Amino acid sequence: MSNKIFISISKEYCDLQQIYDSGQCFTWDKTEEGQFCIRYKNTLYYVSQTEDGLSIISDDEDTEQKMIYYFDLNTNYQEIQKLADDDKYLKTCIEKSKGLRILKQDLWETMLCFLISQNNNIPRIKKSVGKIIDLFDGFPSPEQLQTVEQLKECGLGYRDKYLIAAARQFPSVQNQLETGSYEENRKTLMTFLGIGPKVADCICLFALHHIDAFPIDTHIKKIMASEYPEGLPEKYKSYAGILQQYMFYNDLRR
DNA sequence: TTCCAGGCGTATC
DNA sequence: GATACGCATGGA
Repeated sequence: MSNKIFISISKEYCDLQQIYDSGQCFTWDKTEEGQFCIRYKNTLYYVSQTEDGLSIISDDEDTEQKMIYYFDLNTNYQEIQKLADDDKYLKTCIEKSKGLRILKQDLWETMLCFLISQNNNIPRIKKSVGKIIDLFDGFPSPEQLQTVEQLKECGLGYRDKYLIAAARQFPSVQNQLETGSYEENRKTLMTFLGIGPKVADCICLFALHHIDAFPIDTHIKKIMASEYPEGLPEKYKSYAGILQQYMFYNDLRR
């Protein structure tokens, strides 16, 4: 661990604890000192937060650029939050989660995590992903994943076969996914065994950064029924993924 | 014991 | 296209 860098960003606009609790990343660990250990493309970044920035230690020589990208620090979330100024419900959500950001996570790693997420809960998803990382000393490459037997100890239940099938299919569509539009990528992802509309949208949002993707899970379904029975307002559509995350976080915290 | 979790595949109509 | 049902697992 050689490199130590500092990125200046107010905690108000990038809150690691909020992101940690937001259900978009399942591989962060938190140390007793409150430091976050972040795994991105199988490299570890130890991140400490102060009121005015992030101190990051890693052996990656390109830590600063990678973390600016990963945390999407060139996007102005305050501007997007203003969209909700006349929306009492969403405004209340945002007040409690201003520091959330949509991470730009690794595509393959994110696919594995969200294949596991279906009909599952966040602590159990984290546990299963952690077991995979222990077993393979990091996320396995598609080539390393061959049989369901390899995953038996990871507590995946019936989802183990989805990961194996994905490992076989992924290399043939990786390029296409990294350059495609939201609509194209959503369709492509849904050809994978175990990926339906919701998981496809999570991958589109949390890895491919299609911020108009709007994953509808049990929480969001409930929120839509009670807060937006007429559907999501049109002005939200281009940023639906980000706004969805404020609602989801707020519902989780209750 | 039953219910639930960042749902999806399959069968059936 | 819509709806009903089963599904591994573990915590509440």
